[in-house]
Amino acid sequence: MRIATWNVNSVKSRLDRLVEWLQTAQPDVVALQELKCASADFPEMPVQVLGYEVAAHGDGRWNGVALLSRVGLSDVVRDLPGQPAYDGSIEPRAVGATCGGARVWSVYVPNGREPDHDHYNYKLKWFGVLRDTVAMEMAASPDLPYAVIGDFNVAPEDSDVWDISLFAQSTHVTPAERAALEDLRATGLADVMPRALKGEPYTFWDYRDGAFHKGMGMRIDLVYANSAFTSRVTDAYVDREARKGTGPSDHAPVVVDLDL
DNA sequence: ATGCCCTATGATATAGGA
Repeated sequence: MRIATWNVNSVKSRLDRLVEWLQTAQPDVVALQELKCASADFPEMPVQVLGYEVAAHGDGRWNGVALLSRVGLSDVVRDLPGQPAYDGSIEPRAVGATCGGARVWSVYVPNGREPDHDHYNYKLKWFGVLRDTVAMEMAASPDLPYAVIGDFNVAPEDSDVWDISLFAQSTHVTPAERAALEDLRATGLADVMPRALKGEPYTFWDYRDGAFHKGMGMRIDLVYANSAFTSRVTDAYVDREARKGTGPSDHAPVVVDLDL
């Protein structure tokens, strides 16, 4: 089975590239983030004709996540149980489903904006609820291959950003955010590290400053999986090709192959 | 030396991204 996660930065704006990528990469399960459209507006037909079932969860201008699967899609859950609100609303940032013998969550963790911003506390609280959800579900089915994949908006290690000295006052690398990741791993998940291509493990490059061509990237799109999942992994890589050319997302897909 | 982006929206600016 081939499973992938990709922050597409608007599924409608990215539709042509998404369809082309599905045809080329041939993933069985795909987690999408930043749909930037309502569930009802998700362009399902172009994806369905390629054989995928769709579980989309979006409410409009921002956020939005989805799971695509051509190996079954059942027990769909939208939002984390007890997911915290921001500014009075539960944002569409998580969708879970069982696909081809694995339980998978597509997550778009809040950005945090600035360390002293309300959004930062929201981010940490959101991670705590994600951890609780993972612990609960894995306790119910300990032998089920299980993976939380998506845009975590945290670089786990200093080597996951191009120049850590530029992140002194920034989110994405603070001890509290990394501790939240560690708490999540402590439920029994491990970071499935993609092969470094061109010596870089990055999954995101800002549109600004020619960041992609200068190697100014970050690894913030992660695959966190339990041992039933990781023991079956045969390969993992970042599809840098998807960041090239005309009209790319600012994130590249992370692809994982496994014997399942 | 400095700035160089992209998306969606009741839009001709703004918020958000990270």
